[in-house]
Amino acid sequence: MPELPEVETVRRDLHRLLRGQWVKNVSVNKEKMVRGSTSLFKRNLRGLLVQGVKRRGKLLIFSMTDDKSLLVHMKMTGQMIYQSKQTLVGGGHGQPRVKRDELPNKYTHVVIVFGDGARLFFNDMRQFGYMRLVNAKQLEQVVKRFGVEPLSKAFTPDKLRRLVRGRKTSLKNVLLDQRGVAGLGNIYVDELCFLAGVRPMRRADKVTDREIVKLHKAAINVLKRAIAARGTTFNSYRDGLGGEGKFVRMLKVYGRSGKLCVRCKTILKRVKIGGRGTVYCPVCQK
DNA sequence: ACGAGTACCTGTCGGC
DNA sequence: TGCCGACAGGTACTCG
Ligand SMILES: [Zn+2]
Repeated sequence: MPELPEVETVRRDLHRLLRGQWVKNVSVNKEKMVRGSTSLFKRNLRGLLVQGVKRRGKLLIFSMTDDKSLLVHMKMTGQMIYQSKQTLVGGGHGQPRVKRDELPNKYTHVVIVFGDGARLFFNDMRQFGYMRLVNAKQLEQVVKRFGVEPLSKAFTPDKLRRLVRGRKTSLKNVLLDQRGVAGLGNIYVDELCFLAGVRPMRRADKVTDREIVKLHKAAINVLKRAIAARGTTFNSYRDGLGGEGKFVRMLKVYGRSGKLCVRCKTILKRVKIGGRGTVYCPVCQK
């Protein structure tokens, strides 16, 4: 589910809402969603203050006091949803006008309660995600495995050129590899390949310098616009307040196989690359 | 070292 | 209706 724009949207929401809050209580309904000992996790997290919320690639990082960090990966269907103590959107006279989604629900695996009574729900239908509490040294070990942040100055056409050099796998596989560029996923790789006019199944080391420049520009462009739209809600993605992202309206190829190309009206094709569904325009992309 | 394939879960959708 | 297979935003592992 969440790729860089979605995780960044959640990060911004939660940073604003949780900075300065302290953890009053932690409940874990499904132990496998917490890496390591659940009892240690609860005991060590309780009492810490949230100093800020950061992100590396698709990994959410809550910077806590005591040199600890709470790592959260939402994988495909994870959600991190905040609710203040007074949560009902009221009609003003008892009954809430809008029936909001009830939390916790059957996919809520961890609930963190803060000092002011606000709650943070970690939901994950497919249970691929995880939470992990680490110290400074462990954080460094985790973070150093990620490649360049695509919205940082370090991400240049030259950097991308070096990443495809000598790679016999597909361009798509290189772009999805988090050790190279951190944060791209299936949606935005398909989208940026369309914007750049390059087929994602092309052998990475056969992509030309001109195309590299276009891919680099398209990556930055699509990620920035997706963040501005608060991400893509295709199915389960929700922002830090349970709201939906609006970028699905802007998608040119992802989820549109069999439909007409927005640029040339050709029928979009679907193939599999590295086990991932992939959509492209056979005319606009070379 | 690299690249390909599979496992981890639960749900939805389309075909018969 | 029901059953069955394919598919879903991501990694982490194994094998050759
Ligand atoms: Zn086209």
